[in-house]
Amino acid sequence: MISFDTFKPTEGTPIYQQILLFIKRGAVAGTIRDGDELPSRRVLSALLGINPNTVQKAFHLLEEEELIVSQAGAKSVMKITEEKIQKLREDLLRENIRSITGALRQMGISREEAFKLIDQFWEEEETEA
Amino acid sequence: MISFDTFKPTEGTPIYQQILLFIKRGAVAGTIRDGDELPSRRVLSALLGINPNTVQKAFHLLEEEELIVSQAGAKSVMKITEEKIQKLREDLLRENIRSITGALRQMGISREEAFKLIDQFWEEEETEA
DNA sequence: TTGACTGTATTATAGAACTAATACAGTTGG
DNA sequence: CCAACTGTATTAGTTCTATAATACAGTCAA
Repeated sequence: MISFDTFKPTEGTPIYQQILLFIKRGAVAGTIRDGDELPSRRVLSALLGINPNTVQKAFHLLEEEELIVSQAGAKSVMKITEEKIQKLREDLLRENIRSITGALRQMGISREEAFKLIDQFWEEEETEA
Repeated sequence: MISFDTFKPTEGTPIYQQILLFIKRGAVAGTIRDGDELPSRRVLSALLGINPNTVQKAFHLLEEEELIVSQAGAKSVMKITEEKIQKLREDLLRENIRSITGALRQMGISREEAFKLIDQFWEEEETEA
């Protein structure tokens, strides 16, 4: 059963999109594997304190992207191949790194300074965990 | 007069927020300076192909953050001190770098690999420009 | 088998983002 | 001066996000 213990929804981004990202990033990291069961719509919505329809929207999109399979009456299950994971990895990395490099460039930050800042934040977060 | 030639609105984020970011990043980069005139609401909305009310919303927020001053009948003008710029710089950097390090960590990307990827994308974008 | 849990669907409501049309009052340049 | 441009305000309608309350049919374990 996939755990949502580390899922902390943020303001500003639709919750259903954050659920999508959580699953995709977990698949890329290897913490979510093919065949893993997802919590039911109702259970997860209660756990996160959100509406079941919001979870359903996220799961429906995962189904459309063929990352999970659902069957009326039974729990949804992850269905990911190594090929899909590699594609996810490339898509997510490109999207994320494009946005950060673009933002830093618009602020006139040099590559060297960017590395220094990232290094600093990386350590801060490591000490938090 | 502040130029919006390099402003390319993206899908997924509210346009008025993107206008806010464009101005703030320009101030941090030094390409937008104290006293600079902004295009009028109507002119900018026509230029960007969006609704005047969307521009008005962005400018109104800039006014609330005391980064511009507006006066009925006259063009809005940037009003930024070195102190405000430093604060903007810290806020924007913290926000951006936090999000990227969090995303990479959730994907199981190591700091070394992150640096390699950023280096790669940085060069790609430089060759584009 | 059967009752509790599943996925799925429908309808209604509310707020935010964005567009649209209009109006009014203040400024500024020719 | 005054016409054209400015900021500001109001009202209305659409789409998206999220909530809420149900309803129905399929599954699965006791």
